Amino acid sequence: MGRKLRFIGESHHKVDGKGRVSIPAAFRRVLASGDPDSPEGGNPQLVIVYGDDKRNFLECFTVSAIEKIYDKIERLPRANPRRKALQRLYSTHALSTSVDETGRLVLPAKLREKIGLDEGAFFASTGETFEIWKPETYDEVFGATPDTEDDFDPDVDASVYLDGDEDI
Amino acid sequence: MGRKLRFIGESHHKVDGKGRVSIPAAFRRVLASGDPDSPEGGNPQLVIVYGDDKRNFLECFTVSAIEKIYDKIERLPRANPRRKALQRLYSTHALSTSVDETGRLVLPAKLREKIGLDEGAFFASTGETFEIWKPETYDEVFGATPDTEDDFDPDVDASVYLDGDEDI
DNA sequence: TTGCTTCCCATGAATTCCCATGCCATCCAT
DNA sequence: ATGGATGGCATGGGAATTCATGGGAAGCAA
Repeated sequence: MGRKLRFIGESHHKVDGKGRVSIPAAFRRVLASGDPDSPEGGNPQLVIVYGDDKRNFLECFTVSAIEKIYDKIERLPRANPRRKALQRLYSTHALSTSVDETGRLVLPAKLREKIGLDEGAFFASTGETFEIWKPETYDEVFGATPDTEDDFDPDVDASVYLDGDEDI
Repeated sequence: MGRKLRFIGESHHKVDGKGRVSIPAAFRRVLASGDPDSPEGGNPQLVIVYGDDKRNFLECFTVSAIEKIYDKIERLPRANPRRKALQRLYSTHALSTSVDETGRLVLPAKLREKIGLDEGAFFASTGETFEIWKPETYDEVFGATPDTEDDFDPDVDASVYLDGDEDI
C-alpha cells in the first residue's frame, strides 16, 4: 500500500441552499486513502474542526490524521490544561461526518454561519489537512501583506525558508 | 535502484488547445525513477508548484523530491509563520498530477494564464527540479543582464562559483 | 403542517482516455 | 554507402468518463 497521500492544491466551489459543497475530486481520493474503513469507493469519513471564535475557517482531517492527533492528546496527563484545551479544539469543536454519494460535504447551518459562508467556498490544502474558507475572508487574511514579524518576511519567496539548518 | 537521477537539459515544446505539453523524454525517465509507486512504465506522478504572483514559472518536482520537502515542513511547529508560508507555496499553490499515456502533461487553464503560456513552453532543468516557462519570459529574465547584485556577477562564467568555500 | 435533512436522479461542461499521424535518428541488409 | 525498415518521440482529434451542480421526492422532527 502506497505512502501517505497529502492534500495538494486549491479550488473554489459553490455552496447551495442546502449547505452542500463539492469536495475537490483530488481531495476525495486523499480522504478515501486516509480512511482505513472506507469500503473501496464507499463514502470516506472525515473530521471537520471548526474551533472557537478565533478561527474563521474549517479544518478538515482524514481519519488517520485525526487519530494521530487524538493519540498524542491522550498521552498527556489528564489534568494538564493543554490537554483540556486540545480536547476542546479537536473533539468538542469538531464534527465527524462523511462524503456523500456525489462527492459532496454537507455543512450544517451552524458551521456556515460561523465562518460566514454563503455563495461559495474556497478550499486550500496544507498537506496534512485542507481548509474551507469564505473566499473574502481568505483574501483578507492572505491577500494583503500581513504585519511583518521579526524573522519572517512575507514578501520573499517562501522557498528560502527551506534552507537554513540541516540537510534537505 | 541506482542513485538519484537528475534533470539535465532544456527544450521547447508546443502547448495545444487542451493545455497538453509533451515532457522532454529524458525528464520522463527522471520522473519515473523518482516515483516509488510508478508501476514500471506506468505514468509517474509529479507535483507542479506555481506559487503566488511573485513567481512567473512552474516548478516541477518528482514524488520523492517533494516528499522530502513535506517532511521538512512537517517537522516545523504548526504555528510557525515559516511553516505556514511553506505550506502555502508547496501545498496550496501547487498541483499534483501525472504524466499521461503519451508522455504529456496537462496544464489547466489557470496555470497557463498565470505564467502567460500560449503557443509554446520552455523547459529548463535545475537538477532536482525542472521549470516550465513562457519562452519570452525566460528570455527576459535570463537574456538581458540582470541588475548586478553585490557578490554576483552575471557576466562571468558561472563555473567560477564552484570554487570558494567548502567541498562540492 | 413547516422546516430540515437524506437520498436519488439529471445534465452540461471539463477532463481523461484512446487511437492516429508525421518526423527523425538509428539499425540492417543488400 | 544506400534504401528501407524500426522504434522512440512530439502532436492532433474525437470519444468516453468524471465532475460540479441543480432539483425533487422521501423521511424526520418540532
